[in-house]
Amino acid sequence: MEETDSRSTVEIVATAVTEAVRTGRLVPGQRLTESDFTSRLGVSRSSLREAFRRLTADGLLSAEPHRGVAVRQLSRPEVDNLFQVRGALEALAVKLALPALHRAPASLIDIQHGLDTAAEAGDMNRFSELNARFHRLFRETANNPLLNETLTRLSNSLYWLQFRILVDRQQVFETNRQHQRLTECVKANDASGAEAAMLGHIENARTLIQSLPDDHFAQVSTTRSD
Amino acid sequence: MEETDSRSTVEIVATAVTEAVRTGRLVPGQRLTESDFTSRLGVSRSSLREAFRRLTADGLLSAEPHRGVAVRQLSRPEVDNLFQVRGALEALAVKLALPALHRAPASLIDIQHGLDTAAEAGDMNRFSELNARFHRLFRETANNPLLNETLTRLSNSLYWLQFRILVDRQQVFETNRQHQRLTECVKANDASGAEAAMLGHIENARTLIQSLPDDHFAQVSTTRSD
DNA sequence: CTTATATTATTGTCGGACAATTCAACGTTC
DNA sequence: GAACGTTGAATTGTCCGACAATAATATAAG
Repeated sequence: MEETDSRSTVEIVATAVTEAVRTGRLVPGQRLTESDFTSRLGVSRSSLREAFRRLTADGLLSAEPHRGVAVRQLSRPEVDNLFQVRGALEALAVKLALPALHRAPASLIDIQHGLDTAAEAGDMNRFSELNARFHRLFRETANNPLLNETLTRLSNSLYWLQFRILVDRQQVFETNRQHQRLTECVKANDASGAEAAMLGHIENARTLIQSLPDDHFAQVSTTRSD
Repeated sequence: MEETDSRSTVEIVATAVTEAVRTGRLVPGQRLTESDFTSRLGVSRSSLREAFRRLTADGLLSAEPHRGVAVRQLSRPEVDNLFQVRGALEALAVKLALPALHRAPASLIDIQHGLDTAAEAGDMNRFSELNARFHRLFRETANNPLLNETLTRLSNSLYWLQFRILVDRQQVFETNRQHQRLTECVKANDASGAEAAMLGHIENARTLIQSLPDDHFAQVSTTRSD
């Protein structure tokens, strides 16, 4: 099973667990016992624990002393907090990326076209993927590794509900309309308009997620205070 | 030397290293070899490595594969990136904290008064401490643990130059004037004004730091791309 | 003096061991 | 029978020692 020895053991474990979470084999809130994973993946506890620690730092897992790690699942207020931060940072990304994107809007227009097509066709998977690329384009073009990294971590914290949103076709159209507005602002080099459009877009997603029933969120909000 | 056994070994190591960095015993860019610290602190490599990993996640240390960890020192562009992110988040903190601070401005006014006094007296240490409390007040009142945590991490990444700024008395007055403007906006419940004041304040600090000579920054900008 | 090789130092990974803590089953007492 | 404290197993926290993999340094050859 292991043919790629180029990566370190920790990386291998990390990607394996990430994939397991991504595909839903590990459900949100599920506890991950060390002995279980060391035997299944054939790695030592040292490597496993470091992988867990990294994934915890990345926001994919959550850890509690003497109780191990679990697949991260945010409570309702935690999701709210995350979207507040994400909104501010995505708006910043738009501001920073705008000059470059205005000069060379090819990739953006490309993605926008794909989004329109996917929305028309009702291809949710493709739309979801292009939606991610849409946001990634801004935060990568912003040319700020720290910003990119921080936003990526926030996205990771939301993997567990990636499946549950955008299920409504009506919502896909609304979401895409916001994308279009943002794209137009970029073409017109309208900085404040673009920022506002992105903020509104994030705010819309926040409202959408908050409208989900309780059982999608973590119960005992383990608001880990530092 | 250590009489507090209540904390875990990792915590003890983490605070010890943090203190060493804080007091300047460990200089920016200095490499921290494991064997050195295990023998000096009398802990195992396991605990030490986990402490290092935590401090790295907190932004105090930087790590490279097969090369261990070092006291974090940012390059000039990295500092710039950090201040862009910090500006957006501190502005968000102001926005979120404003209602509560407007209702109960006692603590803010208290700190502001202390800042004025310290600035007059030219007490740099006290001013610096109160300055930190000023910012902390906003991000703690914002009632968003994630935001608070993120901003704390950013601050940690800048410990290494905590000494080198605000050495100029002129600058202290200018900085304090910005604090006063922000405090006034809070009293007047002027949200956008307060946000702008904070952004300007951060921007000012950014410019101030960027004016420092090259040897205060990391040379080979290890822009750690993930 | 430059390049290539060998040595050394340091980190990465492993396995086992025991202590500390949590959680659940059990029995006692009222 | 229910509330309570106790015992025990399961799990994590920490330690030790060892070796492999890699990077840094020193040495030798051209």
